[in-house]
Amino acid sequence: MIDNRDPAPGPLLRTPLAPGFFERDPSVVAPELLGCVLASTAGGVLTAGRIVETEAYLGSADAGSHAATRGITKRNQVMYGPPATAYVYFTYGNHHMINLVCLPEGEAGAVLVRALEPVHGLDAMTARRHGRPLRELCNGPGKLTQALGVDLSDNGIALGSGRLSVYDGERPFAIDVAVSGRVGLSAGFELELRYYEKNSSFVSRGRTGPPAAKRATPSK
DNA sequence: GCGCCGATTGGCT
DNA sequence: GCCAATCGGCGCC
Repeated sequence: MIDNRDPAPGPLLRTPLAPGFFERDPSVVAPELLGCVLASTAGGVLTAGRIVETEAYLGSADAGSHAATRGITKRNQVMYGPPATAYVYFTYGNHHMINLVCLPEGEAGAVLVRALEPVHGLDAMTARRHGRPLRELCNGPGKLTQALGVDLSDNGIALGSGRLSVYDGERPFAIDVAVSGRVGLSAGFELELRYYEKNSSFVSRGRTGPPAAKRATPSK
């Protein structure tokens, strides 16, 4: 097995993805992003990881998307903007999620990056993640943004600007791609738009399918 | 203006 | 496996 955790930026950070890569449907882009490398220079430190799990979020036809019914709002406007842009939002009072905007400007769509295999800047990631073990540095959407130092100040940042970049992956090496429902949704969970590297131990743990049944709430 | 709830996580049973 | 934490966005009065 290849050790991707180079002490210095190596071949994995060689070729940035062309903007045209993102100018397509999120359901096409999401599986192709597996094996590519997401890199951040937050805080002047280079941190990067191989993408091992993604989810596609579509436009108004997708009940699980932030672009489902509301139209353009202050939060989701970046989803409607130019492709190859980071859409970062804050949720659950604690966590940031990073999406990569797809489709031409004016059409809403994005790919949520859900998990990375750390490949560079492990010390910085470990410090930001309070000493957690390697496997738990980036195995979830809120964890990887913390490890990469990504927050709301990255919302709307163009990929390749120096702050955030996505590099071509290990192709021609084949990646075993698995598909499932998306994690954590209360609507749109029936769509199979989650893609992950089947053998990777760095994918998130997370609930797919309908929300767990709620106990009856005492009325009064 | 008010209240509910989330594209989650981490700690505890 | 279950559940609290935590706060901005969004729906609705």
